[in-house]
Amino acid sequence: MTAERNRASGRPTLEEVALRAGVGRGTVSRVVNGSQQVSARAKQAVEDAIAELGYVPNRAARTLVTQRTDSVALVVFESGERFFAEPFFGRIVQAVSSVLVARNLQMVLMIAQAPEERRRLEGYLTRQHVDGALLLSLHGDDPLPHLLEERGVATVRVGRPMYAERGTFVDADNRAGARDAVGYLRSQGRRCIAAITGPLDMAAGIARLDGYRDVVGDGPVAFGDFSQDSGAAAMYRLLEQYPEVDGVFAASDAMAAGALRVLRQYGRRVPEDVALIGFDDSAIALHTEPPLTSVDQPIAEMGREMVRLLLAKLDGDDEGDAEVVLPTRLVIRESA
Amino acid sequence: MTAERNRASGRPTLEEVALRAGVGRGTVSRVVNGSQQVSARAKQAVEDAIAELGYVPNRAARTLVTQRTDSVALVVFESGERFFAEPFFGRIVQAVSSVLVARNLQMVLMIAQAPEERRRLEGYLTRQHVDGALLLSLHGDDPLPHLLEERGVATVRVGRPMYAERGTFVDADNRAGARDAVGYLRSQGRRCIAAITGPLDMAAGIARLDGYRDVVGDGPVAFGDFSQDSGAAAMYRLLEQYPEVDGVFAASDAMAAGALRVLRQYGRRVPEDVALIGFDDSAIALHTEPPLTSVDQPIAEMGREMVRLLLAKLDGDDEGDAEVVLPTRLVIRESA
DNA sequence: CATTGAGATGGGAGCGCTCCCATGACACGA
DNA sequence: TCGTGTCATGGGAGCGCTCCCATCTCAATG
Repeated sequence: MTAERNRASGRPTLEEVALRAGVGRGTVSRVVNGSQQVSARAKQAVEDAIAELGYVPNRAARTLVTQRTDSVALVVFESGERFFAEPFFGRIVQAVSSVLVARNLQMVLMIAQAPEERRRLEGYLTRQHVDGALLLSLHGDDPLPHLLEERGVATVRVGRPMYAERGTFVDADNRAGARDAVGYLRSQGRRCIAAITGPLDMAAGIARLDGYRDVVGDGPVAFGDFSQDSGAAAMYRLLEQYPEVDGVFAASDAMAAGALRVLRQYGRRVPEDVALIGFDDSAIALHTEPPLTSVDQPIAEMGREMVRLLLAKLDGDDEGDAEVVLPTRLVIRESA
Repeated sequence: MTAERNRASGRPTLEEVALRAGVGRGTVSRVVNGSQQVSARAKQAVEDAIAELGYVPNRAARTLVTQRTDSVALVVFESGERFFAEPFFGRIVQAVSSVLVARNLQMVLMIAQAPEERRRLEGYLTRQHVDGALLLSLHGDDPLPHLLEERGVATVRVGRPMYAERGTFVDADNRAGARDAVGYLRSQGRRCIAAITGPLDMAAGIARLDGYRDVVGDGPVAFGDFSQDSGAAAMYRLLEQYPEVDGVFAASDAMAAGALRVLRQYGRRVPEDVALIGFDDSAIALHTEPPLTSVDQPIAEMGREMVRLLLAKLDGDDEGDAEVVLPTRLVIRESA
C-alpha cells in the first residue's frame, strides 16, 4: 500500500525517506535518532535521502508515541505588568531560552498570577503538554511544584523552598550578597543604615533581609515588593521615621531607583548625604543619576543551571533534589 | 528506572470516554468538537463521562490527523535586550496572549535578530509547528511574511508594509498621532520644535517623522532608534546644533526619557524652557520627572485585532489583505 | 402500509512516528 | 561441517485522534 496520495502537508515522511534510501522505516528512524545500531552504509544512504527530500520529522507523530513533548514551560508567578517591568525576568528568560533552543526544546512562557489564570495554568501543566517546568517567583508555600512532580512533570525553581518542602532549585546567594552590600556601606563610614526589603513571602526577599540583619542587626527597615513605587513609598517612610539615615540598602534596583527619586525630592544628595545600594545589577542601575552600586546576580548562569538540572531530571539521571547556589558580586558605582 | 512507556500518562482516552458513556468514538469526538449532529441525550452522557473521567483531548493525536497545531508564533525582530527594555512589546504580548489563551491557542514567543537566530526561526516557522504568525517590529523590506504565506503559514503584522508588498496588518495611526503632538507644541506657543525620530527602516519611524513634518515642515531633526540611549544622544546633538530649541517631539517615550536626562544636564527646565512629548504612553512616561506628555497607542486593541485577523485567516474567511488602523490619543501631562 | 429522507450513530482507516521482535547475514570456534 | 553469538535490518503494532461512510432510527408522507 503506497500511501502517496492524500498527503495534505506535502512534506516527506519517514516512509518516503526509507523508500528513497532503499532501507526500512526502522533504519531511518534509527539514523534520525542517532542510534549506534546502524551500518555506515545504511546511515549514509539515509542521510543522503533526508538531505535530498528535505525531510523533517513530524513532531506530533513523535510525541504521540513517545509521550514526550520536547517542550518546557517557563512559569512566572507575577502579573504581566510586573514581568515586563522587572529586568530580572527578561534576563532569565533570555538565558533559559537560548539554552533550550540550542537543545531543540520548545519554551512555553506562562505568566500567571490572577486566580483564573492560575487555574488554567494548572490545567495546562501536564505531561500532555510539557515535559518539565521552570518555576520563577514562587510566593509563600505554593503547592504547585509538588503537584507537578506528582503528575510526572519535572520541576526546577529559582529560590530555595521556604518551608519544609523539598525540590530542585537554583539560587543566588542572596544573603551573602546583602551582607556584602551592607558591610560595604558600613566600611564607608555609614552609621545609620536602613533596609528596603522585598516581599517577605518570597525566599529572596527574606534572605536579603537576613543578610542585612547579619551586619546591622535590628536597624531601620521598610517593606517593599521589589517594585519601583514600593521603593519610593518605603524611602518616604524611612525619611519620616529616621531622618538621620545615611545609608540605604534596597533589595532590588527598581526599589533603589524609587528611593533615589524620593531622596532627591527631599533634597538629600546621593551619595554625599545618603549612600544607596541596589540589588540585581540591572540596566536600571546604569541609567539612574547617579548610577547605582548594586549586587550582581549571575542570572545567565542561573538560567543555564536551571535548564541543566531540568534536563538531568528528564533524562532520569536522578540526583534527587539538587541545589545550586551561585555567588553574587558587589558592583561599585557612584551611589555608594 | 521503569520503562513503562505505554499508558505512562494514565490519562483517559476518547475510547474510554465512549465506553463509559455507552456511545461510539465518533459521537464523543463530535461532542468534544461541538458538532450539532448529536442528540441531546448522547451529548449529556458524553459530557458526564468526560467530567467523571477528567478527560482532556490529546493534542498530539489531534494535530497528527488535522495537520493543525493550534499554536501561533509571536515573532519579534529585535534583540532580547531591546524586547524587554521597550514597554511596547510587553503590552502587545500581554494583549495577544490573553486573547490567544481564551481561544485555547498556544502562543510561541520567538525573539530573533541575530542571523543565526533568524535562520533557526525560518526553519521553525512551518505548518508543522504553527498555524500562523504575528510579526512585530519588522525592519525594512523583510521578505519573511511572503515566505511564510507561501508555506501556508498565515501572517499578520504590526505596521503598514513599507514598499509595494502586501499583507494583512494592524497599525496605530502614527502619522496623525505625531501631527497631534507637534500641533499641540505649536499651539502652546513653541517656536523651534525639533524631532527625535525612530529608526527609518521601520514604518512607524517614518510615519511619526511624516506627522512631524506635516506640521513644521523642514524643522530640526535628529535620528534615534527608539532606545533611551539613542534619545539621549539625539538630544545632545540637537542642543549643540540648535540651542534655541524650545519644543521636542520624541518618537518614543524611551527616547524622550533619554532626552529629558540630557536636557536636565544642560540646565534646561522642562517644560518651562523646553516642552517635551513622547510616544507610546508607556509606564516610562509616568515615572519621569516631570511625567511625560505622550501619544497613546491603543496597544491592547491592536493586539486583539491582530489575533482576530489571524483567526479569520486561519478559518479561511479570506478577507484578502485586511488593514486595520487605529486612532491614537494625546495624553497631556506635565512635560508639555 | 410501504416509502422516503433527514439526522444520529458506530467504527474502520489512517495520520507519521517509535518500539520491539523476528529474521537474516555473517564470523568464529569447536 | 554445524552450531552459536552478534549485529543490522524490516516491518507489524499501536499511540489517540478525526474523517468519513455505511448503517440505523424514526417521523412524515403518499
